[in-house]
Amino acid sequence: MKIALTTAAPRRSPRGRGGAEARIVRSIGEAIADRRLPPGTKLAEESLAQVFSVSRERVRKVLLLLAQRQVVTLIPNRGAFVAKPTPHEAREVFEARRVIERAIMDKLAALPRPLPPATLARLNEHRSQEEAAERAGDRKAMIRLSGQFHLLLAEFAGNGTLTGILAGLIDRSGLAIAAFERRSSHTCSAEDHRRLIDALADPQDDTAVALMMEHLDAVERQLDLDARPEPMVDLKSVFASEE
Amino acid sequence: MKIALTTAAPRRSPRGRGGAEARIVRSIGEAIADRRLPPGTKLAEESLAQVFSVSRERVRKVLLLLAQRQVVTLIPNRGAFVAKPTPHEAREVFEARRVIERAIMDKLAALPRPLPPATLARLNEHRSQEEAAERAGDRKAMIRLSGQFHLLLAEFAGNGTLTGILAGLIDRSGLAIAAFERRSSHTCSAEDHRRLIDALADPQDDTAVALMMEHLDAVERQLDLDARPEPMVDLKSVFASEE
DNA sequence: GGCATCGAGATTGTGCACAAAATAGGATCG
DNA sequence: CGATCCTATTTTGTGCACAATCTCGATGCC
Repeated sequence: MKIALTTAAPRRSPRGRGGAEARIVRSIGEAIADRRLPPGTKLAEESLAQVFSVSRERVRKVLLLLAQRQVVTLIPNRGAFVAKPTPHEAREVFEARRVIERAIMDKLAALPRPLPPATLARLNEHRSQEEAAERAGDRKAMIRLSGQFHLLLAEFAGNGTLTGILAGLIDRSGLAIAAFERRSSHTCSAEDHRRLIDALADPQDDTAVALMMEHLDAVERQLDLDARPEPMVDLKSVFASEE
Repeated sequence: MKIALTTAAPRRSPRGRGGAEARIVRSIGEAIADRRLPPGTKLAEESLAQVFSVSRERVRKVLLLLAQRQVVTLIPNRGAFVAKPTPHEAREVFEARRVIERAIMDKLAALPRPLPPATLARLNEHRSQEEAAERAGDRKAMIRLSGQFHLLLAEFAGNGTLTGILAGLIDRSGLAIAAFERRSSHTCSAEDHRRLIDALADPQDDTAVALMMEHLDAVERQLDLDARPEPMVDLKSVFASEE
């Protein structure tokens, strides 16, 4: 038995109208990102199918995709759950973000200054949106815009692969924040973002990299990542693989 | 209609005996990595199903997983193909690798020296394997071991998230190499790896980071990434999304 | 001879039905 | 009263059949 193989190179076609399931991925992804679906939430296939007026198989495919992104956890014969990072995992994700985002800021710093007008305009537009959300006290919008800001910088840096990797890390750090943020202090990151934009816009200013590292540290410090053991482990799951 | 939501936190259970399809993913992944399935190869569902004695749906799921890793490209209504990176994409992947692997080498450099005996032993074992493959002229083994080496260093660095990201990038750079390597010169990277191991093993030596950057540059330089336009674009695909 | 059109065959996409497993509730027994 | 076992119901997993789409060769026309 041989696999039929053709070495002709097919070109990619971006959307074959499979947009319907991309819509669901986005929809669920956003719901998780802005905490409407907190970590640990069970995502029953049938319920989701009805919500989105779509067949269960479609939902199943979407969940598989989200599981691949580590946004949901698939447990065999038990279903899909919004991922709940461990403290260890959360620390790793933030370290990974520092690695990627330092590189991105380095690339931005290496760009000819001043930055193109279109870029500056986009940054200022974002600043306005964040300020508006802040004034309106729109928490969901703030969370969404905060993630978008980092992605925006990644796009300006011009490496789509790095941007894609960062997108995944941002999703996961959002999960970590949802799982571990302290009740108290929520120093809004909009102020940090403002300062970053200022540093990028000023051709004389080369503190952007340092500001970003500080910003990421600040966000991580707001988390309560003390490694206290889980309260109540599920004994059945623990011994599931034994007799 | 409301989504049933339970905020109880389920624990992860690693394998629910879904190992059968992980096997197929690994099998196809390896076949792609060592060039038995070159970029552009069509992966027909039915053929694969027969090869692995499994139902077509299973294969379909596996292909979806591999597509998510950017190892295969899924074209609607046309099927799955081994991914063929563009020169631009290839450059991005190598840049991303430099970013991640510089961070990994920095972490290794920050480790207390000398490295733990177990670590050194594992590195030396790997060195032997690469040398054996080199002497035997076993090209497949050399490719596989070469990738494993970088992953090994990532594991020693101790950030599983970064390791996972790097694993994906290594797969994709393997694809890029398969697509763009020059017919001529193939300076084997085993020598570079040897030097890296020496640098890591010697507590006085702090050149490992630089060696790694040089090594990655050398690998990329072996590629022919001149941006000549594709010979023959598929017009139907280009205009697929229009009326 | 070249090019467009059409149709047969093959390949991918999708919903459905049934099987397997887990969860929840209740009954029984110690 | 509490624990355990058993059963009913819900939920997930999988194969199958059919529909939609594409490929490619043949045919006919210019």
